[in-house]
Amino acid sequence: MSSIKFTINKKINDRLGRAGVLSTPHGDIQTPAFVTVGTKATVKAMTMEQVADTGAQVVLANTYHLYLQPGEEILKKAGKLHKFMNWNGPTMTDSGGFQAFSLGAAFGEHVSKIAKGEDGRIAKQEKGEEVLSALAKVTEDGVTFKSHIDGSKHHFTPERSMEIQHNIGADMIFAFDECTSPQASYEYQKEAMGRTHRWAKRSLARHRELLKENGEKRALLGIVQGGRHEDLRKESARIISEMDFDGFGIGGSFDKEDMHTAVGWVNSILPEDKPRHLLGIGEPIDFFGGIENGVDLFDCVAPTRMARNGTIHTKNGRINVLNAKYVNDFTPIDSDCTCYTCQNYTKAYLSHLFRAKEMLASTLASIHNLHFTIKLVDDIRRSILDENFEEFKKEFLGRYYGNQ
RNA sequence: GCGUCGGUGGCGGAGUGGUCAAUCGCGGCGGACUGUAAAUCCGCUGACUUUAUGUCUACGUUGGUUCAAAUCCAACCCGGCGCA
Repeated sequence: MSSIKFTINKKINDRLGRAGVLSTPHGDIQTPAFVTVGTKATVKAMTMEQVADTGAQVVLANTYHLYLQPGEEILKKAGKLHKFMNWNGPTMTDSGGFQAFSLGAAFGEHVSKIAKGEDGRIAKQEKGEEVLSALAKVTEDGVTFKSHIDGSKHHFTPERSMEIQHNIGADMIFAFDECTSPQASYEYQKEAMGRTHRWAKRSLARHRELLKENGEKRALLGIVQGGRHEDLRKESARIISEMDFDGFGIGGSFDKEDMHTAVGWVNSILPEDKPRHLLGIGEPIDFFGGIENGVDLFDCVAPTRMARNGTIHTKNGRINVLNAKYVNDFTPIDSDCTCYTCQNYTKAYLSHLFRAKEMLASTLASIHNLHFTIKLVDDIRRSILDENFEEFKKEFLGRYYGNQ
C-alpha cells in the first residue's frame, strides 16, 4: 500500500488538468502546488518560518548535495530531513539524476534544460568528446561524479540513490534517472531514455527492499524522459506507467515552445489516479500550460534564484530592482501583494539593499518571489475548483506578459 | 623655503618613446537565470557618427626635443613625505 494518497476533486472541462489533494505522512498538499526548492536542506536566504509564511506546502531537497555535505549519516542521526531542517510539512528529495546533466553536459556551457529558439548545437556527449571540465560521467551502472566541492570521486547507482534518499528521509523520493541536454541528438535521447527505464526498475526494487528493512513510510515517483520527441515521450510514459510507482515525475529537456504539448503526450498516458510532478519547471506561463495538461506538482529554483539576482515578479511582469528607475521609487513591489516584503518595504529600499550587497536583499526578494509563485499556482487551483480556469489564465497572462 | 616622490578615464591603479582611447579592479548602465556547481554569469561604460580594421579630443598646465611623447627635457601649478 502506498504511503501517499491522491484524490481528485475537480477537473478542467475537456482538458487533462485537475485539482486535488495529495496526502503524505507529514500532511496534505492541495494540488496543483508549487514545491519550494531547498536543495541543501535550506531554502537559500530564508528561515523555514519565512518559507512557511509564504504559503509553502512542501519542500524538495537534493540527494547529491546532501550526500556530499553533510553526508547521509548526519541526516540519519539528526532524525531525518524534517527534524534536521525544522520543516514539519511534506518533503521530497530529487535523486541526483539532474546532476548527470548539470555537472555533465551542461557544465561550463550556457545550456539550460529548456531550449529556446534554434539552439541546435550538437552536444559534446554525442560527438564523443570528453568534456575536460565535466564533473559527471554516465555509464550503464550509474553516474560517476567529481564533487564540485573538493573534486573527490563518487559513484551513484539507482540502488545507492535509493539508500541515500531513505537515509535522508523525505516523504516522497524520486527514481534515479538521467536528465539529458536539449542539445543531445535523438539517438542519444533514446539511449539515455532506455537507461533511465532500466534504472527505474532497479530504483523500485531497491526501494521496496529498503521499505521492508526500515518499516518506514516513503513514496517513490518514477521519472519519464524522452526529451522533445513525441515517440520517445510516449514510449517512456508507457514503460514507466507499467511499473508500480506511487506517482510520477516528468523530467528532462524541452523546447520552450512545445513543452506543454510534450507534457500532454505524457499525461494522457500516465494513470490518472496518481500524482504527476513536472520537474524543474516554474515560470508563470509554464504553470498554466503544465496544469491544463495534467500536472499536479512543480518545483523550480527560478523564483529564489532570480530573487537573489534582483529579478522580481509583479502582476504586471517581472522587474529588475537594480534598474536605476527604482532608486527613488518609494512604493512596494506590488501594491496588492500580501507578502511580508510588500507589506513592509519599498522598491527604493530593496534597490539600496541590492546595490549595497546586503544579504537582507536576497531574503526580502526571495520571500516575495516565493509568495508570488506559490500563490499563483494556488490561484490556478482555485480557478479550477471555481470553474473559471480559462478566464483566470487569460487575465493573468495578459497582464503579466502584456506589458513586456 | 630646501629636498624628495608623485599628478592617467566617476574612483583606485597599470602603462615609462611608436602596435594606447589607454591592462585590471571598483563603481555605473543593461541583460540572462526553469529537478541550485549560482548572493552567480554575460554585455556596454571618452565624445561623435554612416557603430566602423571610422572621425575627433584626451594622460596637471605651458613650452620644447623627436619622423613619433602619457612616456624624454624645462618652467609653472597642485598634493604627499622629510628637513628647516
